[in-house]
Amino acid sequence: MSEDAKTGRQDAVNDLRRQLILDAARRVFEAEGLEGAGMRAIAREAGYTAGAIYFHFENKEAIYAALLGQSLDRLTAAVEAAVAGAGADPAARLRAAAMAFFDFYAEAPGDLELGFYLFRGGLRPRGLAPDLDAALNARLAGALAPVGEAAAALGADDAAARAATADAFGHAVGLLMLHHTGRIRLYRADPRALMEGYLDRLPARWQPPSSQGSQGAG
Amino acid sequence: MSEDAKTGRQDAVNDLRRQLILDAARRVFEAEGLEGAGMRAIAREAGYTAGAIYFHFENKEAIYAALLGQSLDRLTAAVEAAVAGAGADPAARLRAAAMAFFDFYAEAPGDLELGFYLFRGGLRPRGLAPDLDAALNARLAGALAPVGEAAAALGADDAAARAATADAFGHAVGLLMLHHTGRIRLYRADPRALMEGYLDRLPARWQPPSSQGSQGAG
Amino acid sequence: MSEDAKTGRQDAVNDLRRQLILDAARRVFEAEGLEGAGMRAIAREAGYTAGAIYFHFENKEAIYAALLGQSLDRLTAAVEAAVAGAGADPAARLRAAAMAFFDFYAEAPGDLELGFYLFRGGLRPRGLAPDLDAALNARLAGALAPVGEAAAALGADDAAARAATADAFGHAVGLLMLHHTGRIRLYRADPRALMEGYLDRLPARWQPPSSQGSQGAG
Amino acid sequence: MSEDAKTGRQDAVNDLRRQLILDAARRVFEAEGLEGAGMRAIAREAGYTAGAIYFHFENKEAIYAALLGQSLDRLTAAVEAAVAGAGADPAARLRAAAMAFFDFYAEAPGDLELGFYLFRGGLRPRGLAPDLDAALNARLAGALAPVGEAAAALGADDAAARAATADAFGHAVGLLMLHHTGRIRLYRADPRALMEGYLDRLPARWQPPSSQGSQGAG
DNA sequence: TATGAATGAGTATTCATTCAT
DNA sequence: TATGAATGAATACTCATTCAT
Repeated sequence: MSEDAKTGRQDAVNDLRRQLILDAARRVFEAEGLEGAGMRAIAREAGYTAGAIYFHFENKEAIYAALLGQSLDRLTAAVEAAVAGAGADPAARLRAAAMAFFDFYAEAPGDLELGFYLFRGGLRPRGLAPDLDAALNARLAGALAPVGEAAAALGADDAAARAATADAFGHAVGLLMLHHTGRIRLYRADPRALMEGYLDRLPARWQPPSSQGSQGAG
Repeated sequence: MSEDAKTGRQDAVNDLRRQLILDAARRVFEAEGLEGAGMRAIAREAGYTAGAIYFHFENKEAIYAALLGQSLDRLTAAVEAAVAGAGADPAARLRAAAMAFFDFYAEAPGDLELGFYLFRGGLRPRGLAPDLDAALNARLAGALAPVGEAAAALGADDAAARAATADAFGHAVGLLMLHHTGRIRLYRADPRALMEGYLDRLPARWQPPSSQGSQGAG
Repeated sequence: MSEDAKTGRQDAVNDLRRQLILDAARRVFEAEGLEGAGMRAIAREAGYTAGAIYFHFENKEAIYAALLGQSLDRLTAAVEAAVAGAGADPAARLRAAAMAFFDFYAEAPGDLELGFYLFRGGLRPRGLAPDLDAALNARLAGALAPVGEAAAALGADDAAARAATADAFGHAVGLLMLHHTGRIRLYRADPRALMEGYLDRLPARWQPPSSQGSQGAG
Repeated sequence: MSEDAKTGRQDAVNDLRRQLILDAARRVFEAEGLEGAGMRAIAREAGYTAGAIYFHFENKEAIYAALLGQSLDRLTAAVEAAVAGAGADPAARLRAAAMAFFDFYAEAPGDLELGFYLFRGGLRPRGLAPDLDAALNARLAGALAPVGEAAAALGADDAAARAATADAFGHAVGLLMLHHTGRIRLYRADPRALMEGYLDRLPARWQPPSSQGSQGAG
């Protein structure tokens, strides 16, 4: 067997074990919440001793960062797939992207919590290393890029496209929080329907800024 | 002096001391964040020893619950004041209520964090006691009631009014999360302006359900 | 009982408990060496749980610093007592001070180790806090002050008095190290006799610098 | 090729690798101090993995012992060279030996630390194996032998020669400790000058024991 | 009602060493 | 001979909570 093949297989085994730990971490932290997802608990779930984890990850932070990275990968893939399946119509693409984003987090509550936890500096006092933070933020922004692009195709200028992206992001996140914390039950409302309603009310095309803000209820 | 009077005065003194602790807890937790707000820190800030707190609150959870209750009181008052100042026009009342809600949490990030922390079961393994949870949820619903009422006045049936409330709630919360976690900076967007834009797009009057979902971008 | 009396007794009890821990720390670290004197071991020896120690001492460093402080107190007392009993003759006072210093550490090997360990930064990465270090160093210097004073009384100028102190300090410390590490057995020599021999060879009076360094063996 | 030749070459290769590790250990431990010189750090510096070290050394202790052995070799060589260069005069030889000893450790603080660490049982609970300890002690004694020989040449009997060696050893070690721990700064004294002053005060010739102890300051 | 002491389980991380491959 | 993975016990320190006084 060649050295290359050996190295390759070693790497694969290594990745497998890293993934094993990451999966364990995911399970623990979906079951116990982020606070309860200590190194010991993760190690136990993965069938390791606490110290063994450090052979594969430098830090608790590193584990969470990897977890979040994979989550963002899945998110990006989901959004891209939805957009690709939505055809050429910008409005349809916008809706597909936004709903894919919403659906992704609706089905993976842990991922939403993870994202907010990390970005908020949940790992203080150390906090997420600034470069990691920047990288992950960029990936998050990338995942939602199709929304902005669709808005631009619908006549939005740069600022309006960014605003539309942030607004849809916000709406989705807000509904998801209400959903996952059970608060939406107070209103017997279906969060997905609300998300769709929100998208329904978006303008069919964007206008120059001066013509905005005049036809609403408030 | 009657026993009743004595008891009454004792109760008053007691309430005062509870409030003293709650104020201290608020200060600590706004200064250090939820993670840093341990019992010792709260006690020190209140001028007590750690053990003494347990004569006034059963738990750390109880402190946070009381804190959240008072926060909801202030929120309710803020929304009600805004609505009262908005005149008779239902659209204006809706907007006033929603913006008051938004502004309240925009200025008090800690209160938002507290709310989500408690409602999410941040205090596992015990979690928030079910009756407390119900009571606090009811107060939260009450704070937003003016939104639903205004929607009803604009033609919404019961379900639509509830949906509108939940939706506005979600939008505000989502934007606030983006805001407080710094994520909105990715988009260089102003969360308050986005909230207003959201309200602008609400229908001027509510229609029968069948006519919904046909005029938007998606 | 007056509040003062109560407070006084509380303080006394507190001091007692601190001393209990310090004694335990001393025992542990004389038995196991400084490396083995972890918080757990100290706590166990003192009959406490590990966490309880922190009620009485902020740090491991604080424990060692207190231990060293007490050691220096005892050293100073021993030297002063010896000097006081030596009469007015400066030469006798010098010898008494130096031998008292030597004898103190000859009988308390742990104290010597403790001193060197702490001063050397054994507690890295944090190291002994600079102000503590300065204070302890000052007390150490104070303990040896009688040597310098006696040298001055014997005609030494300031620099020579300091040099004499450092030199005697060094000789004592070196012999003690050889003694406590068992290395002196290689030479079948008695460290105390060597210390006395060293003192014997000191000049009866100090001369101007130019006349020094001309009558020795080297 | 004979088996012997093969074995011989293997041994040589082995020694080379041992030396590689020892050099790495020296570098690590001079750079990071004894505390920071873990097996992992040494292995990394040597270009090995941690486990591989154990094929060449049984222990961390074994590494340190070997290191100390080599240090003593260098010390012996340094002292011998100095003595060889000092001519025939015993007083000059004594001074040369003692100053070479002093200078060696003045320039290699790590070697001094290493020596004391090992001899003190720094590697508890096991401690330095007794035979190793004896062997190293013998080499240490050998390094200082020229001092005793010179003293003998100056009239010292066996006991006096041994005492003189131990005493000079002690003085040097003590001054070096004061020097390396920074304590000598308290006295603004130059340790090398003090060492020379100590040698200056040694007797020009040794007398019968009865005449000792009568001309000093104490 | 309050204090101060104490508990016990918890935290992340490090280390020398072992062992299957 | 070497690797890479793993162990298990160790480290200092923190926290919510309890309880005798």
